[in-house]
Amino acid sequence: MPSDPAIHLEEFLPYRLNKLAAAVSRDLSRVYRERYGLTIPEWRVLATLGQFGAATATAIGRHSAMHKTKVSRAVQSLTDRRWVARKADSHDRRVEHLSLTAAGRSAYGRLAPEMLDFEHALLARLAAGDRRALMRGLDALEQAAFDTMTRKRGRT
Amino acid sequence: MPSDPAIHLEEFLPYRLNKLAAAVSRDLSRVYRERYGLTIPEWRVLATLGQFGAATATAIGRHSAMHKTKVSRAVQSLTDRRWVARKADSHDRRVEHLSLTAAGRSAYGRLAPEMLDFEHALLARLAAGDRRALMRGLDALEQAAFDTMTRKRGRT
DNA sequence: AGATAATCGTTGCGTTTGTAACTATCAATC
DNA sequence: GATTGATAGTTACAAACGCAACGATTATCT
Repeated sequence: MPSDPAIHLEEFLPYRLNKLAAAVSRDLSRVYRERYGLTIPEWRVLATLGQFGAATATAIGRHSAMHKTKVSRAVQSLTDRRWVARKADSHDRRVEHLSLTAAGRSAYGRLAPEMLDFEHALLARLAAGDRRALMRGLDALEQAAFDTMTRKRGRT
Repeated sequence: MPSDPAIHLEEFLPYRLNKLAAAVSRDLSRVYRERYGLTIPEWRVLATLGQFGAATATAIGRHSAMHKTKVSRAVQSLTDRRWVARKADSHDRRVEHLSLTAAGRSAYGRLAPEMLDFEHALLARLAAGDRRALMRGLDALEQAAFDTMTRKRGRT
């Protein structure tokens, strides 16, 4: 006897997003964890640098929605691995510019296609119309969610 | 100089899902954290029991995609609070049936509408067509994701 | 200029998490 | 009906996490 007609979790948006994100992330992480021993934060740093070529730690954190200590530790372990290099900023000595080394680029070059394959395989299981609907819905939701938040508290 | 045309994270599905889920969860959790001091796992257990009236710990874990130790600890703290009661199964003494106490139902009765308000406020920021697209896309993605996974490894 | 505030990144520390091991119980097999 | 294997739930331990405080540097304000 449910206490109320209250919340039906399988239709409740936050619940659905969480479950989907967790499931997809978990399956995806198997690839880079088993093959390269990367953690999730490490993969995210690698992916961000792979896309942008170079970035500061705070920029990576802002872009990938990770806490700055998480970024700091992931960067530390990636520099230990010689996949990421630090370079000082000439104008602001607080800032460090991060970028991939040759080894880092090579690892990224091997990993990225596998990640994309995973995504494509997942999306290929949707009908074309459903896929379009998903993209349209996510675009709109991102707009709504991140707008709301910037309004409420200055930054994302 | 990006190493490759590789992955554009802002269009990469796992990345988008994670960022959205984290943002929505974080904003939502403010409500029950500030007002009742509930953690995320505690809220999830409460919500599951609120919807189903009663359930075992493993059922809660399976349904809400939480690790069983997480469930165990959340249940422990909710029983300490006298919001959740344990009852032995008559046929299988390994199993415990969990349900909300009167206090638990009352708390859930106050919280659930606020959670739904939050969801509605968020969705109200989408155009009707975008909202429909989102629902259609999520339905399809859930089907694809959870089908794939059950196929690969027996259970969700 | 000097004081105050803000920013970048790291680290100390308590909390939360998941893995693995464990207890207790039930199911299946021989 | 004893043994082996599976399942429900808890717990010990180590890893991962985030908050808060920090040192170093730059920006702002008077």
